[in-house]
Amino acid sequence: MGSTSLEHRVKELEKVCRSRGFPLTIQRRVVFEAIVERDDHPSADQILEQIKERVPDISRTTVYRILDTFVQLGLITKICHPRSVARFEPKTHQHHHLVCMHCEQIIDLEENRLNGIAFPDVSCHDFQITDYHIHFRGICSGCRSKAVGSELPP
Amino acid sequence: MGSTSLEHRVKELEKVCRSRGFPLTIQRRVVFEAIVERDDHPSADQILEQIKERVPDISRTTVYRILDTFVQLGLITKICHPRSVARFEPKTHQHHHLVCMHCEQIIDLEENRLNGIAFPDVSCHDFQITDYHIHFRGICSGCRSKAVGSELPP
DNA sequence: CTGCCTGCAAACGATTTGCACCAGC
DNA sequence: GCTGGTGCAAATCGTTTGCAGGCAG
Repeated sequence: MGSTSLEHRVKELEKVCRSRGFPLTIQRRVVFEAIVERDDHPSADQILEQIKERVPDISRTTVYRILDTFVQLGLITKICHPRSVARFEPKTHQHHHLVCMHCEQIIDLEENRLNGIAFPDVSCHDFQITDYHIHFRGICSGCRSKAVGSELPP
Repeated sequence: MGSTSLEHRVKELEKVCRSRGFPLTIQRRVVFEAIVERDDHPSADQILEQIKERVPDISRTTVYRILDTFVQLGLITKICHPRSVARFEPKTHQHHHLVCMHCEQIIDLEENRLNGIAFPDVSCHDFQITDYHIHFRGICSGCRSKAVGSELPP
């Protein structure tokens, strides 16, 4: 892993922007590199903090706008769950998540066995399923070790 | 279904409140009945609209606070996903969701086959899984029929 | 050149908070 | 009666929008 993957993803950004007629600005490139570089699920503000060193004049608005554009382009995914702000992740292939119910941390889970589940029969809803994603809820190691046992009903 | 189930759920509310020392106020009872009565996934404001007829003086703040309390008590679940406000559902047993990527509609999916998936081995993350929930993304019948085909990258 | 993109500041909408009053137990 | 709940209004916070100037193609 490392720069090879990063370069590859940046090439993808260039290709997608060009083919869709989206100008490839400095800001878009920097935001993209920032999110691809990390392996967690940063919020818009975390991305902003991360790139401020490189592009001090970038505005928070621009980061929000760019992330939104990337989601529309299918380059990144937006994740949202209760008690936390929107977060983004660079992965677009199928994978799943472990979500800590205490600290809201999200951990990626890559397990092929989980990718082969047959779509349920939803003909009665006339709904067309495209893909799926499993949310495993639980408690992460950090929160478990400092758990006091005064929350979380069964 | 019907009033029997409703009464049963209200009994559950009474029991839980009593056992945890939470006063059972009129407002809590009305909000709870409102959410149990419907079979969709209302937002806080939709609940407010629904109960304003019965309790005209109830404040929006109270509805938010009560819904939050119910979530903590494990009586309801909070659902959140990109591009929409927080929504709540009265079901607490395991089930899954069909989520329309266009209109953000959420449809419940009850299929036992999906409830027996073995938890993945997450020992390397030292994460303790409690339960899981599958998100099937796709397009609902309404949005599909009026689809124009200018969105949604592959 | 020309149009989309960016930065700024202000608007926005959902949710939260401080405080005085009121209701369950 | 005491404790926590409620209603109101104002604050907060993430996010979006309007507009003037700037840069990629």
